[in-house]
Amino acid sequence: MRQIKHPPIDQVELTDIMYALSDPARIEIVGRLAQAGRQMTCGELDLNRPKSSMSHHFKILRAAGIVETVIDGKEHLNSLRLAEIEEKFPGVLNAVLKTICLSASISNEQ
Amino acid sequence: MRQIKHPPIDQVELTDIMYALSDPARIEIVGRLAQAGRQMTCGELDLNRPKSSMSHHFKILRAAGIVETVIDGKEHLNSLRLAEIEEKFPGVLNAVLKTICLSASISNEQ
DNA sequence: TCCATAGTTCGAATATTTTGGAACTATGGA
DNA sequence: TCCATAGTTCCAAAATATTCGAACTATGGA
Repeated sequence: MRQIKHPPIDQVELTDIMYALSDPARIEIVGRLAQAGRQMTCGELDLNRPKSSMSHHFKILRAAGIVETVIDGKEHLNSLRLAEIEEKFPGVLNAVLKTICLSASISNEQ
Repeated sequence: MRQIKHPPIDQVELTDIMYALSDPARIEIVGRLAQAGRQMTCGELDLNRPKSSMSHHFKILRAAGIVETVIDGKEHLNSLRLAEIEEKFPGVLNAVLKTICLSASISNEQ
């Protein structure tokens, strides 16, 4: 496993995104990433659940095109695919982020 | 059964909304209501599925605070709770509606 | 009053998700 | 080379969701 695969944004469906964001654990991961505004490891984003459960949630966030993970040594660095999602589904993720963390600093606000 | 009960908007969670919109059938119902811009009966919103299946989807949309249903004679008139959702989760539903039906005419656009 | 219409509720079958332990992979450091 | 760390994958159990037929409720019209 060299790098983790992510779906091209154009094959992500809106329902995938809605589904990924319908779970409190996943919403929290996304909120924390947005608030941090930087890459974070899975460890930093830990929610007191077993690693296999966390891994499952990251997998769904990746499949929904929301989170991008790059391998760096023995850590996995996660970030939000903000720009791509904004282009394909304008306003959707931004509005969600505003709701879950008012302090989220997203570049392209209206 | 006199009138159908709906949750007050302040006890609707964002995850409820995301969940409700993670199903293609439900997204379609919402999109059609938005596009029509008027109340529609369940019959009009039929998606070629058994009535009990449709009823299930309407129930979830109501529980998520997205759809409001009032009984009128033997019909149930459905509409979107646009203003309430916009107030509680600004931009979220509007952005989704823009994605699923570009022609949706929502009042408070940015 | 009887019937058709419009939907809901119930219940069971099926399908999908979630959870978490255990085993695995990859990396970096001692 | 050996070990600890960071995650993933695999698997099975438990929980949730979906589907849809059948029975039910309410209304309005004949």
